[in-house]
Amino acid sequence: MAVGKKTARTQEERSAETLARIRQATIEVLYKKGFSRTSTVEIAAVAGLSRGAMTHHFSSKEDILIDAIASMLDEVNEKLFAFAEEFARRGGSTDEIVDYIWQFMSDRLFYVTMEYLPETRHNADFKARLVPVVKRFHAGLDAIWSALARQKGAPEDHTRLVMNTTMCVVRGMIAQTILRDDQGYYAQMLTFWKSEVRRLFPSPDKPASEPQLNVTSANGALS
Amino acid sequence: MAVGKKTARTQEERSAETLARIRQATIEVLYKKGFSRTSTVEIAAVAGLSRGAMTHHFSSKEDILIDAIASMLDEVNEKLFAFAEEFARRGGSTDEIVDYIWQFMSDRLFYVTMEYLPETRHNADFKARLVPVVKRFHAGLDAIWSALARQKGAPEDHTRLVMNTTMCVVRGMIAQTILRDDQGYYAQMLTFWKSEVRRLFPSPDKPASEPQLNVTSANGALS
DNA sequence: ATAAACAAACCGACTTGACTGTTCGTAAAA
DNA sequence: TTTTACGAACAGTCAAGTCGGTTTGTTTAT
Repeated sequence: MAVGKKTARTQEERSAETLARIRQATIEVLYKKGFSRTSTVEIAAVAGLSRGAMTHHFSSKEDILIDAIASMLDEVNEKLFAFAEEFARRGGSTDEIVDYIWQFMSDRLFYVTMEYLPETRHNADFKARLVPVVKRFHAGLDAIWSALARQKGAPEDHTRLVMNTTMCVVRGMIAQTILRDDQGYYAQMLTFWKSEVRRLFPSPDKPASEPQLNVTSANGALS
Repeated sequence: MAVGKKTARTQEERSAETLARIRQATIEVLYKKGFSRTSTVEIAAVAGLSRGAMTHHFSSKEDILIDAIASMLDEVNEKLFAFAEEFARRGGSTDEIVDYIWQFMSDRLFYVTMEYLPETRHNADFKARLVPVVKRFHAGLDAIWSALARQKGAPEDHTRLVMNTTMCVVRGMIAQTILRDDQGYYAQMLTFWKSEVRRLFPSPDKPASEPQLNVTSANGALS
């Protein structure tokens, strides 16, 4: 029976691996099948274990979802912190930030968010357990905004305002992608928004009082 | 000529009234209970009739939803057209438009949208039947954008871009209201955005300090 | 060191409840 | 009467939670 079996894992390892598989499977099912179609049966199938095993680790479906979502957001959070740090050290452009936001939001995050977001409107317990998680996520975002503010020498509150608006623009765009399939539409809007952000964060060496400079740099900007 | 109340209605009247009640109840349940909690049992209860009666008018739950959503969007559409016309005649401000968008989007529309939007990602038939409805809705929006463009003497494509971005900002903000309860946050963002739009539509008599960007030519090569 | 005792991880079946679609039957209008 | 609007009960499905049992890893006594 020990043929091809994995080397003996410790209970803790076994548990951690299984939990990770469940979390990953949950997000995957949530993304691919949607909230109402996310069943514990399917999560178990994707995770490659029995439903009974899941009940050992989680006492309810809601527990599984909360855990998976928290895990997902924390994971993104770590990447955000890493990006912020590297961005500040390197001295990146605002265009880059907008692109980065669009990228990680489009890559599942906001689609998954749109799956569980409505649930929080109708499930007070679910919402209460999610709010602290989301607050941690916002803290991660603020880290980037602060890094940007320091680098550009812009006031923090102004930076936060502009960047939070950027987040909203991206959220709205991604929501629209579901029923409006028009690549050019989003590309154009993203370009427009990047030029707006650029203008709102004028480079110290290149004052933005000259609008032509902005337009020119918009065309020739690195991307 | 049945002018009376419940007495002596014609079949067509009876049917139309019932359909209207079902539509209204569907949107209400969708808004208050959420997509996954929207059952035909509850819709029937709210509409004040039996489930069997609904099956006479609709052959499936999906039919009910599609019909109700289409009805809701068409209703908003009519109001949008009316607003656009009155706005053009009167000569309103861009601030007013932003406020109006925020208002009708916050007032149920986008919350309801967020309920059924994920479903369209996982139900091809549902999506196919919804796309034309949404396109009509977009046409209604374009009517306002055109009215604004004419009034401000701005290019139509530029106007559409800015206003569609406005829609995205508002969508993103409303999505965020679900998990972030911070009235000041949204008020500030809305104020900021209004100032942005104001700047992007300089009054002809009082030119803005910065000419508008030629955004449409800046993104011609995008995918 | 090894085997028994224990605990954790895992599995499969059962129970309950809710929901959709269907199939009748009844009342109102044409 | 015929058609249309409406109602009540039924049947099939499916998902969540529960529970007894099995396997795997850990501890302890000898």
